[in-house]
Amino acid sequence: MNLKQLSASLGLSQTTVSRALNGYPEVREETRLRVQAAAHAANYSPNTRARRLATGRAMAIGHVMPLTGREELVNPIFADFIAGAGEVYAREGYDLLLRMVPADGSEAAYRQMASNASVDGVMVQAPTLDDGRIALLQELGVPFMVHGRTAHPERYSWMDLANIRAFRRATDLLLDLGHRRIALLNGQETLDFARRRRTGFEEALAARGVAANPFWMRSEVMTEQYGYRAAGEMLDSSTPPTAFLVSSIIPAIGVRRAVGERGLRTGRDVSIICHDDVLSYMDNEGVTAPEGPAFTATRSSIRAAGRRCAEILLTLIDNPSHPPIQDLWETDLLLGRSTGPAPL
Amino acid sequence: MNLKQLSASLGLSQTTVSRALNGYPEVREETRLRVQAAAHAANYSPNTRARRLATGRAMAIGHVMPLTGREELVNPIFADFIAGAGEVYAREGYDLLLRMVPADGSEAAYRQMASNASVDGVMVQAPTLDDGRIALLQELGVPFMVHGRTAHPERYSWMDLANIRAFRRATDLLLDLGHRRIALLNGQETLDFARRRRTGFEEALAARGVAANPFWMRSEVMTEQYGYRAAGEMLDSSTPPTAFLVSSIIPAIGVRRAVGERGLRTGRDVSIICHDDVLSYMDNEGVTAPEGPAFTATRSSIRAAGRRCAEILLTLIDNPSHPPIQDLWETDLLLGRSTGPAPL
DNA sequence: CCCTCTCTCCAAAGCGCTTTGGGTTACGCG
DNA sequence: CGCGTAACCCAAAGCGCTTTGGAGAGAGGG
Repeated sequence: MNLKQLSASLGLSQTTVSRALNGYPEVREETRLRVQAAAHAANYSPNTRARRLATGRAMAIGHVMPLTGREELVNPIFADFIAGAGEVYAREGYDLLLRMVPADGSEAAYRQMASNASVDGVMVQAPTLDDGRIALLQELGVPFMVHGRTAHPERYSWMDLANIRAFRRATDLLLDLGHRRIALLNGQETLDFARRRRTGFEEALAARGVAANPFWMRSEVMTEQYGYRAAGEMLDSSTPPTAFLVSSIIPAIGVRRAVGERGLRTGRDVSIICHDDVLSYMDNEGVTAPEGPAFTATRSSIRAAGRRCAEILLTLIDNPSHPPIQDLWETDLLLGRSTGPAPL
Repeated sequence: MNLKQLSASLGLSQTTVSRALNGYPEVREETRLRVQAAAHAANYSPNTRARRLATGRAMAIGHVMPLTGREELVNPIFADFIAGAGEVYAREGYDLLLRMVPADGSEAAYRQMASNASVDGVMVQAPTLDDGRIALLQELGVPFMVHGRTAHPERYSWMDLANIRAFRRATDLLLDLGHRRIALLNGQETLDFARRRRTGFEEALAARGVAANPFWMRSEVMTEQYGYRAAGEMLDSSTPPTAFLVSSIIPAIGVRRAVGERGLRTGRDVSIICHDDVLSYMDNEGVTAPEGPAFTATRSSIRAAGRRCAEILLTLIDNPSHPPIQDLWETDLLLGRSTGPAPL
């Protein structure tokens, strides 16, 4: 059933039927009801392809999911981010177009999405310090929203965590507990957020006159294994760290495993603070319980970030001349059972 | 730049330019090269919206991501599955349309995708025993592919693991190691795959005359917390299990945590076998290492499954009268460090 | 030399919707 | 009674592509 048939069956023009269904005022209320009833009865729903061509709007947002590293891993953090964004898109009638690309192919993907007009806007995630995608998208004139920032975050819209403050505060907490040998298991420091977290970490150490030890600082893709291996090596060294600051709950799980296998107790022998993105299946258990969460953590829901980013992007699409929207979120610092005073 | 402008600039008709670019034989090779060069120079790429309307093909596949449970969790397993499928779609020029829906809204989502012709086919994941989506899609006449099966998997295309055999074999291994008190931490048994796994588990026990204890059998959304809590409760009971069979590596991590917190050693005091979907950031570390993987596991890459499902779906789309394609995969049983002889 | 193919290319008709630019009717008002 | 103005509705023109049904020009065959 298409518009033509529907309008013929009603004895009305396509114009009128279209207007009736799309809520335009030029049609009598009585007619509108009649049309709606008929449309419903015939199970009519407009062909999106035709509608998109006619309106010039794709009613779709492009997301690009990079496959990271040699093994082309999929970051589970993206799943929750996308879920948050997807909720907003669904509510507003937009589709989410997802494209998987190898780490080096993302610019091409954005270029293509933009040039063949298959989306109304795109989401940029995990920018590097000097991310080429931003200049590209500005040049192409596509509305876009960045989750995270670059080193020069002036002329575009973004939403980011206050990463420096978050990690500075977390480091301060460890220092307050008496820890001096603190390891940083960071994400890839080509990414801006990781760089900022490191800055926060180093600032806090410097403020107390504690030297940062390069052996205790790592920067890798944030897998469980990474946490396990890195922590294992450090714990087996002659001067093991007494505390770990970890950039995600996933490698933190690996750290906990390494600690446990050595017969040490997390929160007593070794302290761990991680960043908690509030991942769906990796809940930092016991957040509301009296005993507190498993991990002491800087906390901010990646899903909420997805929602917020989507909302901003849709605002920009509706209003292309809107000035950049920039939103900086503070993180919570949650005290859990993974931290304690430094052992003597 | 659109077709009209491009063909005007070349002094050719739109027909010829279109044909030249799409590889039709009715155009002289010399002309084709000239057209391609001009298209490239002008950075022309056809408007997908127009192309889709003209061809009647959406060049897109619909995926529906259900948000499970009260908290609308996002299953990270979907991320890897989608990544696998997305690789294939990208290669074949298809877009991936992703829609997030609350657990009860998925039928509506499929109906809508199909009726407004915004996709050429849809992927169905995690079917229940008697999943209504299948009848719906058959009625709507949309090509679809099911990852998993229902209780009556005759008339449609699917790809699934041999779940009964996998869990039967895993249970046999535990029995061979002398375990008699074996717990099953299963996924939600409204889902077909979970039901089959339970069947495999029960069959193996029955074959050895071991009674299944309902207290040791759970069925829930497969979070880390679930594994932690369930294992904790069981371990604290008067007759704790000596082994756990767990439906995913994520709750298995929770089980390991519960074991560790009680001062017990995984693989010595308590054995764990889990199903390993080979999740990106949750690699069952050490698969190729001499010491073996961390978890003994039934193993099958969910990402490879995504690829396979996508390939089958595209085959069905290209050839609508193709008979159902059904593919059953065996799992590997990987011996790791999480299993050992039952303690006396 | 004429006829028939084959090669190339083109004009125009969709695809199914939205939207522009009227047209008609009914009504209120002077 | 005539005219202006809402209120409704319609025909037709796109949107930018693909595809159908030729048409013109050479080439080859008799």
